[in-house]
Amino acid sequence: MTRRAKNGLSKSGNVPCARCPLRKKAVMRPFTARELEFVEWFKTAELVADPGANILLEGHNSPHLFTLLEGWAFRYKTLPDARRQILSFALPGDFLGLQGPALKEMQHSVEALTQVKLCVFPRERLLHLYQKHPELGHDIAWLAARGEHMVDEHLLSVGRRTAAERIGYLLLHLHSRCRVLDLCGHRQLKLPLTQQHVADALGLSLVHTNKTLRRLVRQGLLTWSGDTVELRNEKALRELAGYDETDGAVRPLI
Amino acid sequence: MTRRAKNGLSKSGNVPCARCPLRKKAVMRPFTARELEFVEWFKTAELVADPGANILLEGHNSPHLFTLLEGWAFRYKTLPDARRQILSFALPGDFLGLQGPALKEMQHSVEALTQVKLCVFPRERLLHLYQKHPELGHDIAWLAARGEHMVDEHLLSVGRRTAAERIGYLLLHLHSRCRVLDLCGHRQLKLPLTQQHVADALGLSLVHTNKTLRRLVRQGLLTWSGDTVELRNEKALRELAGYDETDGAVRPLI
DNA sequence: CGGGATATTGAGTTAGTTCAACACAGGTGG
DNA sequence: CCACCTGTGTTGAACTAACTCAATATCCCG
Repeated sequence: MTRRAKNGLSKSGNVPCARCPLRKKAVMRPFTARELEFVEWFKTAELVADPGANILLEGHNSPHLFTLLEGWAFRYKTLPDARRQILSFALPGDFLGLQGPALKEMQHSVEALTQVKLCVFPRERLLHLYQKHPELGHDIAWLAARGEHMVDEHLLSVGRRTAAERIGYLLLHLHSRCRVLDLCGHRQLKLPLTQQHVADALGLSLVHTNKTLRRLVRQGLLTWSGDTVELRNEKALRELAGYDETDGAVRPLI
Repeated sequence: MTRRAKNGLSKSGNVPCARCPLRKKAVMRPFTARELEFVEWFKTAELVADPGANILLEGHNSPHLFTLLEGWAFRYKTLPDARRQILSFALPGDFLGLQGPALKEMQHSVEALTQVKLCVFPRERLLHLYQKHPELGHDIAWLAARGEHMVDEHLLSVGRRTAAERIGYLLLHLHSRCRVLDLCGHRQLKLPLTQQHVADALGLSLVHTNKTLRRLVRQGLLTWSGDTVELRNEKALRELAGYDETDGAVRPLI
């Protein structure tokens, strides 16, 4: 039933939206039966991608929108000489590809960090969504606004925080988002990131990221072994990063 | 008819949307008569703010959404110790305050750079908009996606471009946006910005911004006297900045 | 004329960079 | 089973882009 292609993408049978594992999460807005039925129709496929696979590619034109159902991904842009900036991380419940319709082609790429499962929505049914389900239209605007808010906060980090503050902020941010999705413990967090990803997200070099990280560990603020991070002194981290706690919240669209 | 309060904000009589000066611009999507009538109702007031006035304030709760009708403004965030990051500049046609509904309170502030005229929309009529005018709902999502795209591009600058590249990019970006609005000449541009604004937008110090700017002038790429910038070698600037030209486009909502 | 905001420039410091070497793990093929 | 490779992490050393501090110039405004 499931094919796997060399590009790391494959299609598999649909999970019915009524039994969508994401909808059970406390953070999600409840759907009416009518909305549920619509979304069932709106979703035309499911896509599974391996780590490293490109879900969307800058400069290309995708006829699809996605909701990330399982796994981690990240949005990024590159400069002509291959400098890379990670714009944001996508977690379950995040909507991908919305910027596409605005401008003719995608203005950023999206790559899977883990194996990833996505709900696929054809872009041309979007107008139908707006027409028949205004509340869902509102949800889309909500998701877009939330996306911009996360990038805003990230830009504040990269523009005005020091390396240590940036790392602190990023970890608190990801921890908070995972928490509301029940994807991690109280102080523990499994991150499918290399230090290169962290560096590219924070606008730092790999070496300096490593050294700063080691320093934070030496100071007892956190541990990071393998793919597991433990926030050993969350209070101090918050203070360091000037962290406000407004992340986390998710809403539809599944 | 027009009152001016000490906070720099004042209300004045409405300009009818049918005669909205912005709607004439080539970049705007045409409205149907029915949409026009709705927007007339959606818009409940007009607001004039002086340079330096706060249109929206981080941590506060505004019951209003705005469209910038005339003038310049900027969105920004600050850290507890007053470091400031400018997130984006708002030009006529830009929508402000959308992030508000998503999270309880505003996550960033907006300040007027010049005297500014705004259309005021009550937030609670937004649902009505989605319900009765799906196309306008789509426009709002479009504007939100465009907003995120601009911040994405800005984040790439601050994270991965050098100081000179950042300045080049910012000027090309603003020039391009002003061009489509007929607010500047082919190579000339009136910027109501101090170098402090530029520094805060680009994540640089004031001194370094000045020195880099001087260097670009010395190299003949541009001039900047008073509030007027001239791009003397646009090609070289584009090359320097790795500039792609995807800005500019505006759409409603007026 | 004086005061506040802005711009400019020099001098010294530092946070972050690049280069380079090495350690370690997992995976593959002989 | 070992030899080897590739991706990742760690650390030291040298360098530099960008920073802070400080002084001066300029302009506008009351």
